[in-house]
Amino acid sequence: MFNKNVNPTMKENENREQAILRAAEREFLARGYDGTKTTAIAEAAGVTHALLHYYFRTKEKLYERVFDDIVSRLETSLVEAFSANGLPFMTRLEEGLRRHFLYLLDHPDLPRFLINEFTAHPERAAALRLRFGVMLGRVLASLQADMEAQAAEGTIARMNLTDLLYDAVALNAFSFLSYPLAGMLLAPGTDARAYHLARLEENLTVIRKRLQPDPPCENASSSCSPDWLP
Amino acid sequence: MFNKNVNPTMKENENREQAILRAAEREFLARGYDGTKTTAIAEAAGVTHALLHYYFRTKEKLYERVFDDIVSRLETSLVEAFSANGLPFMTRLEEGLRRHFLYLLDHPDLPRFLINEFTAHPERAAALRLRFGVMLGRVLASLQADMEAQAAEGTIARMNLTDLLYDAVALNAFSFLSYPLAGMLLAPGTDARAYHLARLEENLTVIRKRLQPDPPCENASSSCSPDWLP
DNA sequence: ATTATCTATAGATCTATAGATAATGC
DNA sequence: ATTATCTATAGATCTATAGATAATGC
Repeated sequence: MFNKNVNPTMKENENREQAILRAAEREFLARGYDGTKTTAIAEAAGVTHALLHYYFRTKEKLYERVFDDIVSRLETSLVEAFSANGLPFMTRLEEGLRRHFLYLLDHPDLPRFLINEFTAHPERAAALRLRFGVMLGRVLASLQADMEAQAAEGTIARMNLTDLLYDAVALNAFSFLSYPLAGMLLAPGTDARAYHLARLEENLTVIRKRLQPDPPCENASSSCSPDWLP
Repeated sequence: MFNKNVNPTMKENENREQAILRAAEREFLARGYDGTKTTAIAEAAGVTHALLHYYFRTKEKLYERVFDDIVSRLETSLVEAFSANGLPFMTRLEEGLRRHFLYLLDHPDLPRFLINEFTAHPERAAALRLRFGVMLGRVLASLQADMEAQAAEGTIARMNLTDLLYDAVALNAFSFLSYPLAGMLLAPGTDARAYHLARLEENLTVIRKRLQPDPPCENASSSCSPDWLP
C-alpha cells in the first residue's frame, strides 16, 4: 500500500492520491476548469490517467474536492489574519490586510480562480456564498466595536466597515489579477515580489486615508463638505 | 449576396458574418476561450458550423478578431472618458472615472475576460501591453500637468498619478469581478445596476480622500505623519 | 480479500475540411 | 466566375471504464 516513492514528481512520504490532488490544484488554478485536462493532471502527478479516475471518479468530483480544500484554507487564513487582540483598531486592520495580502502573494492565482468559479458555475455558488458570508461575519464582528469606538472619539471618519473591507480586498486582489498586464507595463524589470509589496504599501495608504477624518470646515472649498453624511 | 434575413437571430441589415462575430463575442466573454465551442457560436448565430470556418478559418483566428475589436472599443472609450477640457483637475478625474465605470456597467464581463486573456496567453500579451501602454500614456499626459498645478497650490496631496489611476481602476473593475460572489452576499434583493452605482460612489469617495491633503501636524497623533514623503 | 496500479479501448465531443449546391455580379 | 451556404464526415482530443496484474493486510 505504501509506495516505494520511485516517482520523482512525488514528495517524500506522499502517496499517489495526494500527488494527484497537488497536481490537480496546480493545473486548475493555472488553467481553470475547462482549460485543464485530466490527462495533464495525471502526467504532472506522474501516475497513469486511469488512477486519477480510480481515486476521484470524475473530473468534476476532483475539481470540487480541490475547490473545497482551497476555500477552507483561505477561510482559516482570513479569520486568523484579523484575530490579533488587544491592539488598537488601526493596527489590527492594517495587520489583517497585510496578512491577507501576503497570503495572496503565496497564492497569486487564487483571486482569478475564485472569480472564474463564481462566474462559471452560478448553480454551485449558493452554498459557497454561505461560507463566505459566515467568514465575513466573523471578521466584521471582530472589528466592528473597535471601529465604532474610534469613530466616536473622532480619530477616524465614520463609515461602513463592510465598504472599507471591500475597498481593501479590491485593491489587494487586483494587484494579482492585473499583474500579467500591469506588472510588466508599469514596472518592467522589477521582480514580481517587489512589485506587489510596493502595491501593498499604496493599498494601506489608501485605506488609511479613507479613514482620515474630514478636515474641519473653515471655508467653502469642496473638500469641506462632509460627503459621508446622507 | 445580401441575405433575405429569414434568420430570426440576426438583426435587420446584418449579414451572417456579423452575426457570427456578435455571437462569438457574447460566447467568448461569457465562457472564455476554452469554455466556448465553435458549434455553440454557430448555433447562437443561427448559421451552420461550417460557415464559421468559411469566414474565420479557425477558432483561434475568430477569437483574435473578437479580442481586437473589444480592445479597440475600450481604448476609444477610455481616452474619450478623460478628454474633457478646461475643467478643474478633480472634476476631470471624477468625470473620467465615472465614464470608465459606466462603460464597464455596459460591459460587465470585460474585466474578467481581459484578465483571463493576459494570464492564459502570455505569448500574445506583449503586443497588447504596448497598446495599453500607449493608451495609459495618453491619459496620463492629459492629466499630469493639471495635477501638479493643484499639488503645488496645496489643494491636493502630492502623489504618483499612475498609482492613483491604478487604485481607481482596481476599485471600479473589482465591482464587476466580484459581483457574482459579493453582489448577492452583501446586497441580496438589490438589482445589479443599483448595487454597482452604490459602489461607484464609494470608489469616488476613496479616490477623493486619497487626494485629500494631510492635516497640518498639531500633535504627535499618527495621522499627522506625512506618509507620502520618502 | 481488498486495495492500488496498469494497459487498452470505447464513446463522446469538438475542430476543421471536402465537396456539393445555391445566390450574386459581371 | 466568384461568393455564400449547406451536408456529411475525417481526424483529433478527451473523459471514463473494463479488465488484468501486482501489492498489502488479515
